[in-house]
Amino acid sequence: MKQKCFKPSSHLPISMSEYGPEMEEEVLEYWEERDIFRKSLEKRKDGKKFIFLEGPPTANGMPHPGHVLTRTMKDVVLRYKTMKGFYVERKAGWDTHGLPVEIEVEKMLGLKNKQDVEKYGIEKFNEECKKSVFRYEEAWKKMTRRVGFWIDMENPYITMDNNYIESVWWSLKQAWEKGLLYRGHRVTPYCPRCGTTLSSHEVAQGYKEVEDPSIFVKFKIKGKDEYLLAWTTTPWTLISNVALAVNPEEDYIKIDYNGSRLILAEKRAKELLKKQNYEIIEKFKGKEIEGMEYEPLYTYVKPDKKCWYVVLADFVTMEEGTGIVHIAPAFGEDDYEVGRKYNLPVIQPVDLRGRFTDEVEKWAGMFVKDADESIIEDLKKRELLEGVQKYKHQYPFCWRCDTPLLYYAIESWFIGMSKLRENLVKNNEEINWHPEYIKHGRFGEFIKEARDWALSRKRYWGTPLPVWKCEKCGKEICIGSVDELRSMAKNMPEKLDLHRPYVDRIVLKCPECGGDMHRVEEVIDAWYDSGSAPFAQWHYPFENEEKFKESFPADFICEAIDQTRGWFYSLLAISTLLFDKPAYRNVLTLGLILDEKGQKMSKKNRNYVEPDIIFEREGADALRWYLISSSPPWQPKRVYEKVVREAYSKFLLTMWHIYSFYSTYSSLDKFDYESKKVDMKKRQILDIWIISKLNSLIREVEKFMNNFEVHKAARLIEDFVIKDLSNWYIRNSRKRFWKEEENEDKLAGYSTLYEVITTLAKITAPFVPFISEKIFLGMSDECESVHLCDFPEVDEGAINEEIERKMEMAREIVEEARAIRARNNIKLRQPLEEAIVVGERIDELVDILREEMNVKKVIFSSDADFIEEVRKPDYSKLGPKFKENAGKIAKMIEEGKTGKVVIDGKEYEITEEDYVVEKKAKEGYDFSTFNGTIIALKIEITPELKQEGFAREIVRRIQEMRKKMDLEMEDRIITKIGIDKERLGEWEEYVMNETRSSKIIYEEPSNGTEWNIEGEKIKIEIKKEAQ
RNA sequence: GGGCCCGUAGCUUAGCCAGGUUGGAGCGCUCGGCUGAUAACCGAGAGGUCCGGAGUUCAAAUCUCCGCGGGCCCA
Repeated sequence: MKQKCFKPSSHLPISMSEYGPEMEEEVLEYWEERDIFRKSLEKRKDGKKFIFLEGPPTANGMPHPGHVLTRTMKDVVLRYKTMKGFYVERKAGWDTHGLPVEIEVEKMLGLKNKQDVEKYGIEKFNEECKKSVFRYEEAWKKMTRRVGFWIDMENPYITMDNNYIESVWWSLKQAWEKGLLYRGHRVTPYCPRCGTTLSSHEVAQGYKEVEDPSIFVKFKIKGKDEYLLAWTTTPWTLISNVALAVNPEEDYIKIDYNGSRLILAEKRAKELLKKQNYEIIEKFKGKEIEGMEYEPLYTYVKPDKKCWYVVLADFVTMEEGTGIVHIAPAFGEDDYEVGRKYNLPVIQPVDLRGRFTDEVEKWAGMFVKDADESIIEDLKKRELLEGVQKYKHQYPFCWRCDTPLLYYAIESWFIGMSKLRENLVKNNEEINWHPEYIKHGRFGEFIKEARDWALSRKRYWGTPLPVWKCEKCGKEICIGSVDELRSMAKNMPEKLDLHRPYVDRIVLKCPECGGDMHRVEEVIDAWYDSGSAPFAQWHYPFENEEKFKESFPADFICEAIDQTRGWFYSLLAISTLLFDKPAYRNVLTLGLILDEKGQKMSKKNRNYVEPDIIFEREGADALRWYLISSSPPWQPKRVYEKVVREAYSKFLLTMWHIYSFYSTYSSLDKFDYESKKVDMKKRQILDIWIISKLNSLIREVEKFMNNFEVHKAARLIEDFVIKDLSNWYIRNSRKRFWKEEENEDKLAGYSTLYEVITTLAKITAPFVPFISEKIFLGMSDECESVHLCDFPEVDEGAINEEIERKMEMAREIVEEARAIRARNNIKLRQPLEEAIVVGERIDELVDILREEMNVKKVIFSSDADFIEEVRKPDYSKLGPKFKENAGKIAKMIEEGKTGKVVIDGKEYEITEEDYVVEKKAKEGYDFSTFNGTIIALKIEITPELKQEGFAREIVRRIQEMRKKMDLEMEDRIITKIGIDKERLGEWEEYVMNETRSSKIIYEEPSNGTEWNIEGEKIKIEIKKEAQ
């Protein structure tokens, strides 16, 4: 049976090879066996609530690296908040409706269009959709578990559940009663071949550059021989023309050109009629000709309202055309809006296959785009054409069948969001956006100009729009609950499914005339489903009123940036509509995941990184750490194996080594923290320093986490682990732990390491939950899991900024000293006589300095007689003081001038603050400076020093041999060296101690290793001494 | 086509908001050193048109404008 390492305080020596991704599986099992996630919630039950709202994914596709990112980021924040004492409920959610699901199913069933779907049968089709949305549920659950995201997937909210739908219905009825749910026309991109409208992201896939005819058309002004000159790239829409739009604020002119009188924008005339002769007869603002009537081009369809006159519209630009835009409300969104404003008729002589209807005698049955040429011919014959050009532009095509899309007015249901613009803006002000710039940028701009929400879809798999219409009197009612439905139904089924086609079969009795009411055919936009999550997940208002009230608005949501106009918007829109409040207080938006080359990942491009492969080879912690620490959460991230591997070897392995170092030595010494703990007052400065750094770390991490700057928190942690703890504290403490006897200093070191590592494990727990758990449980039995612990509190009293600063200085001194050695070709192993530090005295660190620089003594001095001084201009002072003469003054300073100087007859004064003094070399010593401190080494090597250096070379070689022979640390050896005894001199005992040699024999070994020490060949042999 | 974000060494990035001497760091590379925790570490070196151009300023990676490239959202 495989041994688990979760026996608290087992103090088993840990070997290096033990750490790896497979260990994470053990941790997962441990969590599950002991139900740690549930316990972490239970423990905080009475704490202050931190409300999280999960953005529901759809499980009809495999999870990809982007989902790993959102799950990681959510988890970091939620684990952190939990450890800070908050009660953080985590209900999962599934988004189950919508066109993408239908398309998947259509593909699977080989259905090509709506006709096919209806032939196949809505009942069967929707059954397939229902199955499809959970096709990859297992894969999602597996990924979620593996990445370590703690969320309750046993009790998720599901947007297709009857209860969920009922809540959505309730909200729609609220809108209905406020008069904000209405029926209108909407111009949408429409594929005449597939017979369906397309959603915006489908349209976006199909833009192509094409060349269309663009024509200049003359519209005769009523009762005059004058013409309005308009421009269009879609001649076929001229059949449906009802108005001409001009920009109210721009200048228009009437000109004499080629014998006819034309009206067009002044700016456009200049552009279009460059180098041509024309005479300006009159000039006026656009708004002055509002209402001017003209003769229609075509009258196939008799309009039911007044039309064919000039209207005003701000969207008319001076960038192309004539500044006069032809308006056909049936075929353009802007056109439609203008039409509504002026109450213009909608002339729609095109059928759903994109062909002209019989009314349009001349082109009846012809596909509209194919009629363009013939219409142009017709206008030419009638002398109404002023010119034809080819025009290159982006035009959308159906991504499925490559047919050019038509913009088409279709009856649709809307929510009147444009009436709520001010409330949206007001509520947005109460949201903290991360990053901040989205609030007033991308998102703020969008809601400021919020359009009415086109809610309905003429589709099958979605929440049915709960509007019933009387076939007799035409009355429409909106149903807001199942009870209400039941009370009015003539044929309520026993088993209820609120989806199509079942709900369509329910007939209501008209409250006005008693006639039969049938449901309208539409379902609603799936974005409305997910935006209803705050209340619908609790089946509010039918149940859980308390639950809803205390969890609204949410404190925190977190999704990728592409949700700006998706979920982030639908949440705010619906909460504004219903409660006039934001649905969330903080939103963290995440950047997208890109591949190694910075390209968006897609299956099509085969640049897809399988999360499973990374989990297996590098592990979830490594992936999490990379995602968290590499860049701000909202920045796009490139993910590939190499960078994750780096996080693994650089950060995680270092953490593990720290743990294993402690574990190895403390278990050898049978150190027990509770009984052998050394009081702070008796510890040495290095211990006080690392404890201080640890507390500073806690303080800073908290600061960043509160602001959702997880990357900054992570980087600080990484710096602490690698730079402070591993590379400085442990490096400088090793010798303390080598001592065989138990002394206070050693125990102080163990005490410190114990405290630092257990605290560190708590700090890292939200970020890398697996390794943190493993380390924590290996050391402490304080909690059953590190995730049940409180996040460490800052001990302000332990923070000693002076010591931190001085240690920083010591480190810099040591680094400089090593650089000095390197350029003088003196090995670090070679002891030197003295180091002189000119600067602040740091006597308390003198032992560390001596050890790290390998010098006999360190002298602090104010007297730097081994250097000379040179002046360098301080440009930051010179600029403001001398302005344009700064350059000249700088040169003077370098030449050594001070005091009063004269430039161009004007007098200036150079003072001490205008330059900095730098130091230069002198004989016998070599030195370096940093921040005004000077560090010098005496580089002369005496014979005594030489001998000591030699002894250390020997020690080093013997140690390497011991290591190669896999000797235990406490094993003793007998050493044979091929040198004279005098070579080691008084250092013999030192060599014996360091290498645990019981004796040294000075004769040429028969076999053994030959070493090259400073060019000399020396043979050494060691043997393990018999016990 | 419009809006927003990003562009710093081969790679990952700090510095940019609040302009100031010679633009830092890690990985990788070369050389040297250290090592009985280490897959690590330390020193030196090579490697930068700070995306390009213009402007503001005594002074621009940093501020402004115009481009280019990438990404997202929208048409």
